[in-house]
This record gives sequence, structure tokens and C-alpha cells, in this order.
Amino acid sequence: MPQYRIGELANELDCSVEALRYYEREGLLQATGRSSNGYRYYNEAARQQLHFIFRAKAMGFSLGEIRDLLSIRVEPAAKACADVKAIAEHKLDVVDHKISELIAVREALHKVVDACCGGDVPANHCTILQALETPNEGTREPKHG
Amino acid sequence: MPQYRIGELANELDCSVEALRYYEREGLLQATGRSSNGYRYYNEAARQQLHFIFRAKAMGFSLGEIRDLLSIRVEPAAKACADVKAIAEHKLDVVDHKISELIAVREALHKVVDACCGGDVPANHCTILQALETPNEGTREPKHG
DNA sequence: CTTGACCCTGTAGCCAACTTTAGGCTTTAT
DNA sequence: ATAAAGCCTAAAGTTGGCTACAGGGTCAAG
Repeated sequence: MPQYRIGELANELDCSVEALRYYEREGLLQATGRSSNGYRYYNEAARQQLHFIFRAKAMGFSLGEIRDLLSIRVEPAAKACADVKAIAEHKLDVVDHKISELIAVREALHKVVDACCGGDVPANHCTILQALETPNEGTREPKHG
Repeated sequence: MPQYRIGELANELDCSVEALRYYEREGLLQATGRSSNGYRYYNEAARQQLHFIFRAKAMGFSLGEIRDLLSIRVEPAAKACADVKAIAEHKLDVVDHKISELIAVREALHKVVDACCGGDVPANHCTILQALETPNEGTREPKHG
């Protein structure tokens, strides 16, 4: 059963030592124990828990949400599958919402960029600036290509 | 020509008084002037500039980028249309990148949510937790359809 | 025996875009 | 006359997820 010192674990999972200490403070990952000299050590289970944390982070969960997921993971019998699914579904909603907002932004930017002549011409009549100034929505139609 | 006190302008454009003072400190929106009592006042041009700021913010520009856009707006003859377009196109790239990242996240979440029974059953074998634990990437292919 | 890599704690700093707090004027309404 | 509402400045606090620093102990190599 391998044991890791904090630097080894950080190295192996490609994060900083400070991040691991931070996770400990935040209650996401306790060290397995301390050596007689006070050094933290971690076992394989801790390594897997850290892996779990990174995977959840990559899915867009915040550290707070990950803490919730971890509490379920540690004591899975106490919580229903539905609870986990609810957390994931909520996050899915949030992500969907963000995506649709960003798509709206992209469309607006696209219109505005398309409408711009982009020439080496003073920006006196730049349609991007105009588009941002008009009190109504976006660029309606390019004035002259 | 209407003049606004800071609270009136904030009210009209639905932001906080503090935000307006912050924009002033950050060089985004100077008050038109000060009354004898020291109160800021704003004219219509200032109101439009604030409107510009909000529209740009809604497009995903940071305050720093908006400052750049404003400097162009304030002195449009000094900058070419191409400069403005470059800023907007760069932002478009950034937005596109964010969108594709979020779509990847959404797909991963979707798979994981779909695979979960979601029942009122202890989470011992919750597929979401399992997916977060598996050492390789994501859900590759459904095990059995 | 000393250098350097590694570890410890605790606190402070970073980023953006504000918000809050503290302390103090001015104006408006009663 | 007074109280509420609105304005002023300057500075500190907020959020999340760390990173950096100060000051010091531990440990293997040369």
C-alpha cells in the first residue's frame, strides 16, 4: 500500500502542494495522517479522493459542491442515488444556461463584426461602435458592406 | 438638456451609485461636472456613455476592454476601424472557446446523469459517483447500450 | 557541516467588479 | 427643528481558488 508525502502526491496528480493544503483547510481532502516529524502522508484512498476532486472540478463543480458530493461518496448508504442525481442535474441546468447566454453573446458579436468594414479608415463611422451605441438591439443591416 | 445627479442616473440605468463612482475611479465614466456643493452631475452624453458601457458588458467585454473601446469612441478619428474589429474578433474567439469547453462539460454531465437510476436507493452504486471515480477519462462507451 | 530539497504554520496577496463601512456634509420634507 | 434621504471621501471587505511569503524545522548527500 503506497504512501505519499504531500509533494509526491502533488507531483503525481499535477497540482501544487499549496492546493493540497488548501483542500485540507477547506475540508475536501484530509491527509491520511502525520509522520513523527509532522509531515502529512497520504494513502491510495486519499489519492483516489483527490482524483475524484479533479474530475468533478473538470465537470464544472465548485469546491463547495464537490464537498457535498464527497460527503455522499464517503457515506453512500446514507444518501439516495436521487440526491446525487439532483446535484448533477442542477449543475447541468447551470451549464446549459451559461451556454445559451454565451451563444447570445456570440451572435451579437458576430453581427457586429460582420457589419464592420474593418478597413484602415478612421473609426468615426465604425459600425461596431455604432452598434453598441444604438439604444435598441444590435446591428440591423450593414450600411454599406 | 437633462442633468442627472448620481442617484438619478443610477436609478435610470439600474445600477448602484457605488458602481458609478467605481467607474469614475477606473476611468470609464467621468462625471460631467460638480455642483457647488460637490455633488456629481451627469449630462445626456454621460448617460449614453454609461449605456455604451452596459451594452459592452453584456457582450462579455471586461471593464478594461471597455476602457479600450471607450478611448476609441472618445477619439474615433485616431483609431482605425480595423483596430475596433480586431478587439471584437478576439473577443469572439474567446467566447467561442468558452462555449466549446462548456459544451464538453455538458456532454460529460449528460452522460453521467442519463446513466444514473436516480432512484430512492442508497447511493452505494451510484453511477455518477462511479464515473467520477474511474481513473480514465469520462464515459467512453456505455457498457451495454 | 553545510547545502539544498522538502516539509511545517500562519498570514497576506491576487483577480475582477464591485459592495460595505465609517464618518461626515447637504437637501428636502414634516 | 429635526429626521430622512441623498451625497461626499477613503479604505476595507467580498467571492473563489488558489499562490506567495516569512520564518523555521527535517533530512539525505557530498
